[in-house]
Amino acid sequence: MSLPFPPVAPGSGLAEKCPVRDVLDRIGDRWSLLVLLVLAPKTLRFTEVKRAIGDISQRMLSQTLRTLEKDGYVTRTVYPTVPPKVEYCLTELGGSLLARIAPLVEWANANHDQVRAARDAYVPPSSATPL
Amino acid sequence: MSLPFPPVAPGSGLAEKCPVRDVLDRIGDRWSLLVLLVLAPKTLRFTEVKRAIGDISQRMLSQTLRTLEKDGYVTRTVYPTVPPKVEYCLTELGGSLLARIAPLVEWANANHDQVRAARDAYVPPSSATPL
DNA sequence: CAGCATCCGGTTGGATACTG
DNA sequence: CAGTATCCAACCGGATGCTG
Repeated sequence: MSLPFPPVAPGSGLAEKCPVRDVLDRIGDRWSLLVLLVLAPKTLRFTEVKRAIGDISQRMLSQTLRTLEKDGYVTRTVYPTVPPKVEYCLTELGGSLLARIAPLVEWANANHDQVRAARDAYVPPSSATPL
Repeated sequence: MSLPFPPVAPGSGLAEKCPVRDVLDRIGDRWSLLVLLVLAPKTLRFTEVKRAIGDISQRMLSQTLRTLEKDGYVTRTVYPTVPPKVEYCLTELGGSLLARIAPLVEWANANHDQVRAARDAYVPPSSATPL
């Protein structure tokens, strides 16, 4: 087994201030990554993002976009027209984050079958070897 | 703005069968990534993993390791000794996944400050410009 | 040592209804 | 169109106590 990794901070309680955790806690929710992905090709309006994802509720999209904006991953531009028009666009920060996630996405696409196979093949420990 | 990304699957309802989501749903929880990280350098016993992380409960560690094992990211080896001894080790699949996460970890470490700064500088929309 | 079972509070996120 | 507010169910995860 290779160990493609620098040592994690030694000692105890590394979860709290760990930057990866802080980033992943946001990106790792149900929708953030997906929103970043659909925004990657081009700037989109609220409804366009919603349509692109399909099964996200208005509430969660709004909330997710707000958080992404807050963390500096997307910009929110309001045009004072009627009806209102709001555009969301990846920032450089968001783009650079997404670039690091790209390999992960490719990996997931390539290895998803293997993971699913592992899940299917899995037998829980101590089945008590019944009959 | 650059767009360092292939287009996401068009149409609707892409969340369900999206491999990235399926992978991230596991890795994105509170502990999975951390466990993978501490296992990266070397095989560890249950208690060693627990100590390495510090503030994970026995319940969550057990549960997390089980899921990681089920997905094929770690192996679980039981030595029929007394007291019992169980070792956890990254599989190749887990190692390759971790390799794709490495850039993300580095990014997080490098840009954490910027994200935090963005959060602090953020002002919610329509503050109603009070006084 | 390495867990599992139970309880139980906080958070996540969906459905719905309403607003500028 | 682009949200906000409210309600509510499901799930996550911590604390504790008990086993082989």
